[in-house]
Amino acid sequence: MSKRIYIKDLKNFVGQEVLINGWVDVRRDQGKLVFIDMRDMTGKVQCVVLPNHTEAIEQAKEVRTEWVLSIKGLVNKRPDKNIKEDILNGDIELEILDIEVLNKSETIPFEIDKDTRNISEDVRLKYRYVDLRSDRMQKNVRNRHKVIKFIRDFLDKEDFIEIETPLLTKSTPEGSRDYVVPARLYPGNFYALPQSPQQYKQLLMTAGMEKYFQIARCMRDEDTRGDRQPEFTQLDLEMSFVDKEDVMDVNEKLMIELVQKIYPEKKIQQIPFPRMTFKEAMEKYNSDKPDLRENKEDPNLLAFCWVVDFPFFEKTEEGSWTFTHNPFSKPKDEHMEWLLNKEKIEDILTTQYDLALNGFEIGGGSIRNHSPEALEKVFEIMGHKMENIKKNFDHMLEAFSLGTPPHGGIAWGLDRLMMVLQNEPNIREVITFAKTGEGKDLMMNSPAEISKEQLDELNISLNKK
RNA sequence: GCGGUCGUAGCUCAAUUUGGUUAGAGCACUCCCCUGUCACGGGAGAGGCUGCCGGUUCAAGUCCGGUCGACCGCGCCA
Repeated sequence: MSKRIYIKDLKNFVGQEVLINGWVDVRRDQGKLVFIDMRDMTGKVQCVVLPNHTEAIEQAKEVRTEWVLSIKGLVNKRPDKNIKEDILNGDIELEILDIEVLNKSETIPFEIDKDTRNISEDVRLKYRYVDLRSDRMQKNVRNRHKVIKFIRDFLDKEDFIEIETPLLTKSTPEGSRDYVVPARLYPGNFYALPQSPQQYKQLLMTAGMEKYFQIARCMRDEDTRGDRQPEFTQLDLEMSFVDKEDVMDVNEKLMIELVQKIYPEKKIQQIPFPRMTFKEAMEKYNSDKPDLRENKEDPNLLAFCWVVDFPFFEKTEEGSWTFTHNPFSKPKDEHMEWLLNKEKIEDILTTQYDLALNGFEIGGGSIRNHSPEALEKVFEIMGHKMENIKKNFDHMLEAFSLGTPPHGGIAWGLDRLMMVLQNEPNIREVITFAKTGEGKDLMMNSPAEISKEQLDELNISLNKK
């Protein structure tokens, strides 16, 4: 097989015989003349069989939409009257000499040349591999790669290193509901999948890594929304020896450069990003993630906004205290005294900073509470008895007593960011294999029952429904 | 867990206010015609358990109850 040429590069091969591989996008059979629009990951091109190639005509009449072909052909300049200015390869076409069918395709379950967002989503999710062939979904996936690549390169230059943290970890009582995994070797015991790498990344600061990041998958067993999935991706980062301004600065710079580099058509409404307190945001916009866009119809307008000075604690329905954002956050310096004395609890503000974009919360972080005494107070206020603190957070308190530097960080919701950048109405459009609102994968048919043998091996017996 | 919207051909939809002949259309699909199309065009054809179960009625896609599923939102989501 000779070397395959990408469709986007065909313009460099005018007058030459080449080989292209791809899918049949559209076929137009005109009897003596057959046109086949071919598509690969780089673009599309019109291929034509001329009447004098009798064998190729027969082959071309056989092929159908979405068949996978390898075509040998001659790259020709189009006659002037047939030039299409506005499309890729509108000035050339491939004269087909020979077609090899690499794979046939049954009629696809829905057409991908129109906006597939108009197709029932359960059908799209069942045949996701077909849906992903559409131009729009290809762009969403490929731009997501570009964004992640940019983030990795940017943070690498800023001396961050990417570190993986465990997926099989431990359930903690606070926070979201955990997905759990039975531990075969320890009947009755379970791992939990991480809701975020929060504790690990803080312990990496104890470990002297100083600047960490991770494109981290997180799992939360809660009901979904248009901007929430059971598993999602965070850009998680943490830095040592920093204050709030340091973390916000590097993230703001990253976000601005990312938009300018990868989305040059987009305009950031205000630089530096405006900041407001939680109190202001609630009073003026009745939201802790205000949409500050001056023109909400403009698809290329990005209005970032930092929200700061959140209350540390709030009352639960039962009347006890719980944290609003993150139990590991440090209170503002001037409120540390209140925390240590457990007084004026409702007035304690945290170092928490959230980043809002066009009305979505796309990031949140804080300076952490690296003093074991102060962290103990947080748990005491929330009513954890000393034994429970010891049991669940002993490793954190111990680490903080063994030389943990002051540190802070942030986590971005990467899916939400991509949703906004790609002008998509929900998060599923930027997640390749998304789940339904009921947490099902319609393509894989998960979740699913497991065999009696598997259950036995895990020492699990099921209650009757 | 709760509320709302929806479910008719492979896909997108129609079948009206008020239950009434054989459930229609566009796209896709199959076959035929077509030498410059590019969402080609023209002709013919096939394709339906109206999500599922039950009820009301002489008669149900249509009304009622239940159920399943998708989406949106609330609760929930450090």
